[in-house]
Amino acid sequence: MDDAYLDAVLEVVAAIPPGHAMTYGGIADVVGAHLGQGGPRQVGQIMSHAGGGVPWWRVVSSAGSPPPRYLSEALRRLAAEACPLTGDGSRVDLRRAAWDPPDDVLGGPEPDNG
DNA sequence: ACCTTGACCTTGG
DNA sequence: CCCAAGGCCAAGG
Repeated sequence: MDDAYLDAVLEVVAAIPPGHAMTYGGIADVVGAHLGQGGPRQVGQIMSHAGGGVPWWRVVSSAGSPPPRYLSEALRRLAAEACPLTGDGSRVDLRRAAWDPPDDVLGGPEPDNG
């Protein structure tokens, strides 16, 4: 686990817009395609260390289910930004919330400060 | 070097 | 989607 991977994951997660969500595999695929390493497990492993610095609630499993540990809190945040949930309201409807990051999210042209 | 743990994914029923 | 079994990748003891 290099810091480059850590930064890349957090970068993508931070790029997820409100009302949308991404899967661990999706993030791992984007970051993996950029650095050529890592997997869905590594993304989750990082997320656990991430903290509140990133919109972790917009990151869900392939089933659209957020971490049971903060399930209640995640659902509240998701509902707060009008994220498309399932009938149960206990999961994210990836059929609508599924979002894919642009190709310039990682090595993209940063707006920088000046 | 071996086993276990972890905010997982895929395949098959 | 749910359950069950196998795979994948990396870190810790």
